[in-house]
Amino acid sequence: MARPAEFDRTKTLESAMKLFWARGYTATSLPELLTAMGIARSSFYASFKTKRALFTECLELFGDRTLTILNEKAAEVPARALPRAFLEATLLEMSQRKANQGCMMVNTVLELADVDRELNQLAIKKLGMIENAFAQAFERAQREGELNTLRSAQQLANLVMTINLGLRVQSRKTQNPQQLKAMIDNSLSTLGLVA
Amino acid sequence: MARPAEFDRTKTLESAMKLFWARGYTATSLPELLTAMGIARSSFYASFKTKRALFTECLELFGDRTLTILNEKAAEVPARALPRAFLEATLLEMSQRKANQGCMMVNTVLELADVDRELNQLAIKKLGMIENAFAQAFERAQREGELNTLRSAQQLANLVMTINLGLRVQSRKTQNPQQLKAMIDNSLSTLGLVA
DNA sequence: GTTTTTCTGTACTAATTGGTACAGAATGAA
DNA sequence: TTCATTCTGTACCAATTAGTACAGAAAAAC
Repeated sequence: MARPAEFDRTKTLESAMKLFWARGYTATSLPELLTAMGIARSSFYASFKTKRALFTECLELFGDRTLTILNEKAAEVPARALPRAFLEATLLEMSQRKANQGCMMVNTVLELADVDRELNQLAIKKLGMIENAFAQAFERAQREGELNTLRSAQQLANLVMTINLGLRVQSRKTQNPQQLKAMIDNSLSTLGLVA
Repeated sequence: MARPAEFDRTKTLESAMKLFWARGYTATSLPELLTAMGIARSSFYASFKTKRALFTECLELFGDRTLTILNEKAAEVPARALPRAFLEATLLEMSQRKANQGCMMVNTVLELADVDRELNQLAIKKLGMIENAFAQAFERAQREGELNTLRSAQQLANLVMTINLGLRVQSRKTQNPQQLKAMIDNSLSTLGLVA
């Protein structure tokens, strides 16, 4: 009968994600969200239950998107080149503004660790999925003899994650893309010695 | 004439720092602070101007204390052993509760980067002082021939910081101490190849 | 044009936010 | 005891918080 046209839910979710990503959960107010999403208060509560529920949706979206990038790169390059491919894709091949926002999961872990256990656990789970994807890529490469076995695939993946996490923090305090590039090279050349 | 006895300002500041460290700036409310500090509202505003001013004091305190630990270790051990000494002192030789709170400067950078530029800059400055202390130790060791010069002292210090920052995030993702110890070893053995 | 649904906009709520004002108790030196 | 001072406790403020209620405009299928 009438008006099935909901507003573009995906697009508004995307806008919300960008804002949460930049400002975190607590510091983002509802009026700010509504302005960014371009919808009315009532529509918001009709479509996204609560602010907290919206945040989990955004976190899921961000995590899945990150994982997609990683999987795409894993299909394109050999495992030994995966860390660099991933870091450059997410830290350099992006608007500087986005790169400076770091990783939403990392931001969330540090903001909510002692504030909201459930949201924190979700962020940790998503980070775990990234680490697992690295581990799987390394494991296969080791089985196929394309990667040395000085370290287990799991250890290697954990090491890559530590560097990755460190660079996310660096990216949040450094405005300069060249410096960031230098830091990536600096870390990866070290990693190259064991991988 | 009368009652010079102020409450122990240092002790209340310490309590406030612990709370901010665990829960961040925005999520810590004034009533929470007052309870933790054990003082009345009026005393609070008389002694510490505003919540924001208190936070900067806490951040300064935390930064200075961290720098002190680093300098003490730098006087005790050779430069090549400094990263391990620092990481173990701040991540392992502590109550697990404290270790899980990560580093207050790092937490602040991620929480306030796009929220409060001034507080963010203070945290960045304090992190810079840590990095400088590492760089100075490495520089002297290189001059005295106790450290190879494959990388500049500055590069080395930056690399140590990236790993340090990464481990702070790891420590905030509820980990048992053994896992954390393994991660430290994992990162440092890699670093050992270039330092 | 009628009907059915989705949206907007405004007006609320109750609770909480950081910050101020002030009366009076506690304190200790003169 | 007197008196200056530092506390505590309570009452307040205006602004903001997340969330609810509802009237009515917009839109599309019939």
